[in-house]
Amino acid sequence: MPVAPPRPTDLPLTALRAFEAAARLGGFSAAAQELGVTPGAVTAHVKALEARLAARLFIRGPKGVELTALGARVLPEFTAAFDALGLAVHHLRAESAPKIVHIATLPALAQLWLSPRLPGLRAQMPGVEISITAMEAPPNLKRAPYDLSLFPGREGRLVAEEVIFPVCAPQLAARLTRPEDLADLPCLIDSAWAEDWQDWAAVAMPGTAFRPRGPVFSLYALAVEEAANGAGVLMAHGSLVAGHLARGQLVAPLPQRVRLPTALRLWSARSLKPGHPAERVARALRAP
Amino acid sequence: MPVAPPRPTDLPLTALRAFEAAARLGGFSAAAQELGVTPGAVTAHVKALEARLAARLFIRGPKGVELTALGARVLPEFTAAFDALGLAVHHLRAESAPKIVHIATLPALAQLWLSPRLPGLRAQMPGVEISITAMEAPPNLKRAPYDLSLFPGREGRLVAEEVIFPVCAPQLAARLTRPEDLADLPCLIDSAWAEDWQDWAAVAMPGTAFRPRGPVFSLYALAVEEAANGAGVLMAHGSLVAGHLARGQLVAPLPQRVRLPTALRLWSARSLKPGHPAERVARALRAP
DNA sequence: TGAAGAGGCTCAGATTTCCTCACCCTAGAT
DNA sequence: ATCTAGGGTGAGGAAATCTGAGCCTCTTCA
Repeated sequence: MPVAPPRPTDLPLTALRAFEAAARLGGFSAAAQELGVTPGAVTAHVKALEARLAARLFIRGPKGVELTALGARVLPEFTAAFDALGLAVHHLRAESAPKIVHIATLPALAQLWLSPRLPGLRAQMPGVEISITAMEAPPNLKRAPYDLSLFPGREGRLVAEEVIFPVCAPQLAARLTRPEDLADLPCLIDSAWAEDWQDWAAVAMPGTAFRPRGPVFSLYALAVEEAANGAGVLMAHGSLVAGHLARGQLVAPLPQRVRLPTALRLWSARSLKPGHPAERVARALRAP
Repeated sequence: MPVAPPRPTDLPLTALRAFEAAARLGGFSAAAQELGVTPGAVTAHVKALEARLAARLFIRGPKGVELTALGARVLPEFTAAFDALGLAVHHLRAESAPKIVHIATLPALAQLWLSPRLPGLRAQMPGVEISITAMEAPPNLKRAPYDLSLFPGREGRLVAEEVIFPVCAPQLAARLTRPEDLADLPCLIDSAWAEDWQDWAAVAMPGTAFRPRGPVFSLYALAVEEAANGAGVLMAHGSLVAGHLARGQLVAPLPQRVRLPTALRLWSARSLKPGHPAERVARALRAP
């Protein structure tokens, strides 16, 4: 006659993780995004946790949530614990498959920057598999299973400056000799980098109220293709159109180039051991 | 067009916990017990983990499992991480309900030792709720949600010595004047403490090959009741029959008493802050 | 030598947990 | 006033998780 409740159910790990993410990121939506679930799921987890503890962890406000004193007191401990767990998982992965390097990056960078460099990388380090995952925002490297993260930003090891300038198909170049000509040409806009046009115009056409008009793309690589097809002028990131420029598919008729405050940067969660495949990949990417 | 796999499923926390428990305890069955699930569930978790990592974590042997080099390398990190998590949960519980003290103990101790002391405890600290959970084996206090653990053992703060001696109903006492008389009387046996008879006989009847005969009980409290009913002789733990002896429901006809190497001991996971309810309960139990 | 037991594996089926979807609500911004 | 951002709800379904019974292997012990 064993004396044991059917399941001596401790606090559910998933709910704790949801709480930690929500508390650390300051919102349920942000947590949902990090965890890859819908906000409703986070709401439910936190609610379940609070119900079980019979105590509030967040104060619900109309413009978001805020930690209660209780929540704030315990958050650091949970963050540290989940960080340790994430690190342990990282090490487990690294030890069990030391020959695979996982890289997280933007879709545009994956296609236009990383992809052309892959053959060289593969040749340089045979036996090492390079896996690339595209995502819209940099992952939390302490949690998500990536070795390297390549994104525009201000932190991390510099890989390439971000220099932007207008490009178009060669047959369109004749119609684009001065910045003012842009008003008469369709401007291809990438939805994620919509501000590029303003950033460039602010420097290249100071004093002018320039508003680009043209089709919007959610995939930068698609915009590049359309530009090469002659659909209009694209605000190009230098490092992403180098191939098209070299092959003559695109040309840059205007001399004005603008350096963005962010640059293409690479970073990794843990300090990479020299000689480790991930470290070798990082080094190779930094010095192309 | 968000670029995200349906669920960027990281390693499942539950499976990691199963691995950690199995590795730390040296077996799937032991892990299953600690986690409160069947061994099959642990098997499945570990298998899933290994499949996903494409690496073995355990070497399966006929008499159990053994960690692989990989498993052994990562175990300490996981243990530390889950310990930290368990501690964080402990603190969360303590902060959110500081007035509840959870005690884990044996069923027999709960009924026969703790229960009589509860009214006094409650009177001594009004407003503090004392919750008692009975279980067969001491819980892992770093993981399970208990503040105090009361079990026979060699570690922890001494609460009471374990002294054993035969007892019976008063009407049976006349037939029990010498240890040898035990051969002619039914000996009530508690399945969990079956060795008590041997331990006592080894000291009280040296040289004799004594084997108790009689009904076996899985619940010590039941055996005590049966002894009081005159069903036979029970090998009593002194601190558990004090009440029955005082009320005359049981008597101890033989003078031989044996002190067990284990004693009733109390311990807690974290260092208790003076003034904290759990600490006050612990102090009260130690000095009755 | 052979029975019993410990420890683990497997598979089907059941249960619980977890998540999504669609919708509502609120307050501040446009 | 409408829009947007952030959160809450409840139904329904998908997926993770657990159980249970039976099998296997090796060891122990009688």
